[in-house]
Parts: sequence; structure tokens; C-alpha cells
Amino acid sequence: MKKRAVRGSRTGRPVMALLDLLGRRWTLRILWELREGPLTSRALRTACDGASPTVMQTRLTELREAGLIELLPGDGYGLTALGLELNETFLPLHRFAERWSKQMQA
Amino acid sequence: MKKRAVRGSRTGRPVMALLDLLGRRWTLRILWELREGPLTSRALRTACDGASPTVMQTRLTELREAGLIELLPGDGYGLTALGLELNETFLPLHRFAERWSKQMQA
DNA sequence: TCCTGTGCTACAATAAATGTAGCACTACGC
DNA sequence: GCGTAGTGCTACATTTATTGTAGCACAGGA
Repeated sequence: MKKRAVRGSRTGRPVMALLDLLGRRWTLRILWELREGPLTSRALRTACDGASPTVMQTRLTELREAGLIELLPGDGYGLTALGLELNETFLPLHRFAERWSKQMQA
Repeated sequence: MKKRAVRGSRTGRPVMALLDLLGRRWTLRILWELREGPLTSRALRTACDGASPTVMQTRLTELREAGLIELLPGDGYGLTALGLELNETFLPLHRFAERWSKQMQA
């Protein structure tokens, strides 16, 4: 855990830092899986097709430092108010994915 | 280039395949940089903080196969109708990133 | 005490990204 | 024609990230 700063944060453009954070493996998926409520770290690993605990823990730490998720003792990990707000941005993604999938088959 | 299928596509849930595709490094950033019009592959590399041509080319191929971008001879890479639609989902991200950045400083 | 589950870590093996260099092709000016 | 500059794209060695397996310490509950 040597590199704490979010990559792209040097540019001074927050959206770049955010895109970099979200562009790391499993990050989007983790936020997505938490959309309906908190999950324990192990449930999260199961939900994410058995992602390795190493990277899962790394992502959880990153997301926690970014203030998007938090560890609720007894309930596992859940979205913060900020994380919930971000997640709402992605809600249309499900509908889009269905449309996208159909177009790809054609 | 051995693994062509989008990871997560086995699950039969398109949103998982989409999240996996978008969760690869530079993918979100590329879509973002194309939001205001086509860019050549080299302009794109410059815009993405000098991403290596290897991974840039890999992402461009993936996004092209996903039908989100296309190569317009003479203009470089641009969003398809589908890609444009997806990108509109991310437009609120900029405003969110500003808010997020401010909260993080506090 | 002995389970079971939690968050989390070590460590070697594998896969992905980087950085540098360069190719083939096209279009332009001379 | 010739050189120059731009395009999309690739090779290859190095560095970094991710995986997979195993396991730790701790906190309940039976």
C-alpha cells in the first residue's frame, strides 16, 4: 500500500481522479453490489465472482478513503450518503446494459 | 489478444459485462475524453496523460467491438450512437466529482 | 471450549499495464 | 519524384496489478 493518492488527482480535475478510481478493477462492481444494502466483505467477494481478498481489501480501503463506502460494525460495508449519491448516477446503467446487449447480438 | 469475450458475460447479466468492460483501466477515461467529439488515437493518448499505446489500442479495440466507439477515417475515434447514449449517463459525474472533491478536503 | 463468521494479511504465481521504439500507410509540400 | 509529418497499430522487455491459496486475530454463540 504505497500509493495512496488517487491517480489523476495531480491534474487538479476532480473528475479525472474519480474516473481513475472508478476505473480500477472491481470498483464499479463493488459499488453496484452495494446498491441494495450493506454486504460483509465476504459476501462482497462472493457477489463479485470470487474476487481475490487481496484486491477486494485494497478496493474497500480505497473506497473508504474516498468516502464512498463505510464499514458498519455488524453489517459489513455500506454506501455512505456520498456513495449513494454516486450510485444513483449509475442506476440507468442497468437499462442501458440490456439495450446494449440486444444490439450486440444483432 | 487471447480473451475476446467481455469478462462477466458468462453470467448472462449484461450489466455485469458492462461493468467489467468499463472497469478496465482507461476505458471510462477514453469515453469521457470523447464526449465533445472525435479524437485521433494519438490525441487520445495525449489526453489520457500519455497512456501507453499498447493498452490504448487494446481498449480502443474492445470499445469498438462493444459498439461504443468507431473509427471515422480522417477524424479518428468517435462515439457511436450507443456510446453517446452511455456517455450521457456519465455527464452528472462531473458535477458529482466537484462535490466529492470538496467533501474530501474537509 | 469449540465452532463459525468477521475483517484483514502474506506470499508466490499469473496477468495486465507501461515505456520505448518502430512499422506500414497516406497525404501534403517541394 | 523525394522528404516530412501524421495516422493506426505492433513488438518487446520492464514494471505494476491481480489472482489464488492459505492463514491470522478477534468477536459472538452454543
